[in-house]
Amino acid sequence: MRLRSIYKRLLAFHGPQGWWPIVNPRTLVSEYFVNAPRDGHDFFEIAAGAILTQNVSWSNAEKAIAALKKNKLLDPVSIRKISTGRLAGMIRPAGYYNQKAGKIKHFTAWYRRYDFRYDELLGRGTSELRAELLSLNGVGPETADSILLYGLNRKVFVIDAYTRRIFTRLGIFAGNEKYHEMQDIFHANFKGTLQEYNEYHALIVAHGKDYCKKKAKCAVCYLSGRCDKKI
DNA sequence: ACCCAGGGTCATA
DNA sequence: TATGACCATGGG
Repeated sequence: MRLRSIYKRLLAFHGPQGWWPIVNPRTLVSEYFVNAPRDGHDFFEIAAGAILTQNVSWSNAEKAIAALKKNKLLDPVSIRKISTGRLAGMIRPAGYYNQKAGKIKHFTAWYRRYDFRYDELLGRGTSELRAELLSLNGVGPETADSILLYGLNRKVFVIDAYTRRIFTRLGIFAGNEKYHEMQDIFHANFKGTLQEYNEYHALIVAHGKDYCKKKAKCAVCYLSGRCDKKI
C-alpha cells in the first residue's frame, strides 16, 4: 500500500526518531511504569509532555519538563499539592502557561480517579479511555491520541498539522476531512505494528520541519517545491 | 520585525 | 458547520 512505502522512505531518509519508546507490556505492569519514573520518563511525564507541547516546539516543552523535574514536581501527587498559579510559573517556557497549568491539573484529577495506578489504566479499553481523555478540558483529539499511543501503547495514529499537509499533498487525504475521518483512512490503509505507529507519527513531524522546508524537490514525497506549504 | 512550533476552547454567524 | 480570537514563550 501507499502508506507503507511512504513510511519506508521516511524511515530510510530520516532514520528512527526515538520518541517515547515502546515498552514490553509485561515489564510495564510489573515494574516500569507503575508508579515511580524509571529511565527518566513515565506515563505521567508523557501525558504532561503531550499537554505542554501543544502548539509549541518540543524544545519549549522540554524546558518546562526539566523545570518540573528539577523541583521534583513531575508526578501526580506533587502536582495535586502545588497551586495552579505556582505550577503556571514553573512551566512558563512552554507558553500558554496559565491554560496549560489548568490542563495538567485536570489531567491529574482524572488520573486520581484511578488512584494514580497505571496498571488500572492498562485494563481499560482504548475507546473508553479516549472518550474520558477527550472529556477533559484542554485535551483534544491529538493530545488524547498522543497519550494513548505514547503513554498507553494503544495503536492509534496521531493526526497533526504536518500529517494533514503532507498526506493531502500526496493525495492520501482530500484535505477537508475531519480529524477522525483522516484517522480512519490511515487505520484502514496502514497495517503496522505499534512500534511503527509510534515511529510513523514521529517521522512525519521530522519530515515536516527538518526537511521539506529546505529542499526544492523533496526526496521522500517526490514533490517539487515546499511540501510544508499550507494548503 | 516577522513566522512558526508535536492544539484546544469559546464565541459568533 | 466553519471561521476567528485568544492563549504566550522561544528560536530562526
